[in-house]
Formats: sequence, C-alpha cells, structure tokens
Amino acid sequence: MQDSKDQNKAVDNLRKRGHRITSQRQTILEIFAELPHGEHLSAEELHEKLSEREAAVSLATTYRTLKLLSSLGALRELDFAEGHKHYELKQDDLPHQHIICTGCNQTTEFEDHFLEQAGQKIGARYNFEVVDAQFKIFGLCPKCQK
Amino acid sequence: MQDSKDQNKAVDNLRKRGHRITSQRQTILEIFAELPHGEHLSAEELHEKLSEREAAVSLATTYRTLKLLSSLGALRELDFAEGHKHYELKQDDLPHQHIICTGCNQTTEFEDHFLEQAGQKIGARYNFEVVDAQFKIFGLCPKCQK
DNA sequence: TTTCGTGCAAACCATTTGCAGCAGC
DNA sequence: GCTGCTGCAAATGGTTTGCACGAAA
Repeated sequence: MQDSKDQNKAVDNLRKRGHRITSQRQTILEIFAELPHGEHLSAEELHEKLSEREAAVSLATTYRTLKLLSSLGALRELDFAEGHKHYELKQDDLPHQHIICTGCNQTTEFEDHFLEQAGQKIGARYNFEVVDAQFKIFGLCPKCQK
Repeated sequence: MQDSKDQNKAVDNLRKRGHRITSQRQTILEIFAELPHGEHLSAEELHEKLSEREAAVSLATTYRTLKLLSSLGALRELDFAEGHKHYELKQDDLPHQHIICTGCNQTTEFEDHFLEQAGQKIGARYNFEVVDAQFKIFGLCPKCQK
C-alpha cells in the first residue's frame, strides 16, 4: 500500500541518521500512514489517537517526534493560521496544496500541476535548495458566504 | 505615495464598519505604511517600534489591532513556521509570495504572475470567495547549503 | 554498556481576556 | 453621554525543557 511505503522510508531515514527506532516513533508513523490522504493532525489530535491505543505516548514525546520527523522530511508541517500546527505524511507524488475557509476552518486539498513545478523553478531562480513548497488559498467556502 | 494610499483605505474600512479611528490604530497603520515593501513585523517587533515613539501602545492593544486589521483585510497575516506570526500591509498590486530559508530564517519576497492568478482560478473551481493566496517555498539559501 | 529517548511536571512564550477608566463620535 | 477602545495584569494554550529512569543498539 501507498502509505506504508512512505512509512518505511521514514524509518530508513531515522536509522540512516543515527536515530533509534522506538515503539513510540513507529506507532506515530503508523497512525500517519493509516490516515486517509488529505487529512492531517495537530499534536493534540495525534496524542488523542495515541491514547486510544494500548501503546500510549506522552504529549512531550508526541511533540518531540513530530519535530524530529518534520526535520527529517518525513512529515510536512502545515500552518493554517489557527494557533497550532498540523502534520501530514510527506508523499511527494500526491497533491498537498490547500484551500482554507476562514469561516469554518475547513481545509480542502487540491492539486495543480503547474504549482508542483513552480516551487522548484522559483527556488532555482534564487539558488535555493527547495525542501517544500506550499500554496494556500484563504477565502470563504460556499456555505460561509451567506 | 503608494503606501499611504493603502493606509487611507484601511482607515476608510475601519470607519465603514463602525470601528473608531483611535490614535493607536493610526500610529500602527503609519508604521506599516512607512515599512519598506517586502518587510513584515511580528506583534513584538511592532510593539517595540511603537515604544520608540512618544505615542506608545500597549502590547494588548497591539495584538488586538493586528487582529482587527487583518480581519478587515488591511493587513496580511504571514506564518513562517517559527512560532509567531508576521504582518504586512496588504497591497494587492504588489508581489507578496515568500521563499524562506529554514536555516537562517531569512525570507525573500518574489512575484510570479502565474501565481497571482492561480489563487483566483483555483478558488473559482471550488466556488470560494478568495480573500488571499500565499505561496511559500521552504528550503536552504545558498549560504546555508554549506 | 553506552547513549539516546521517554515520561513527568514545571517552565516558556506568544497571544487572549476581564475589568475599570478613558476617549471617539 | 453612550459605547467602544485601551492599559494593566492575570490567565490561557500550545509547545518546550530539565531531569531521572528505561530501552535501543
């Protein structure tokens, strides 16, 4: 399956950089791998999901792991201007741009071939080594326009 | 001058929606109008600039004003994933996309005609009333690649 | 066995809020 | 004069950290 491939890649990345493969890290990656594409979790939400399992993970470790995995490029850190960050598995071959309703905070994922390339192209213009590019559209969804 | 135009537009917006034109709000708009294009301020930085003037503004009011002006569309709220937000005057006719170095946190502004349109186009696809579109590129600048 | 990672609780820091006094309109 | 705005200080909420113990390698 698609997502467990990225999960394994993340584990390899941990190992490669000398980090240990702990049960907590595995469980967290597992949860992200099982998450339907397009969904993302805040640290708090992830911690909640972890608590539902037998193998609970402390909030501190949850935060530490999210930060570590993001720095390794296994997770993508998303900021929707609502006070806390969200995270999702980084899958380069899938769309990950967002359109956010400032009324109800609902986010929808979309893809746009042009945008996928734009990041690399513009980065090159500035001699940047591009790690990630995010396009966010803020506005009101049909429901919230009334 | 370019920026004072946007400043006045913001004042009109305040008035139109029944908000009062206080000296604090005017001073804050003034500071943003005087800011070189491409620069942006955090609440803390703005508060510092305010303290340098005779007419100081409390931190609480600084935050309240930033929030109000953003909700009116006079300011743009920027999030560079470094723990606090930044704000800049919203000038629709100028570029406002950012490329951010995750090494030294330096941000560079750039424009791209395609991107400016892409937000509107994609928003329309989802029947969104687009308020703002932000494209962010994360990566390492030439200096930080070593 | 040697580090590194974890859990806990306390600490931090950006932002928000209750309330009394003050200032736009 | 009415009501919204401000300043102050205290509260909040997400995130980080110091430390002692437990677990990968």
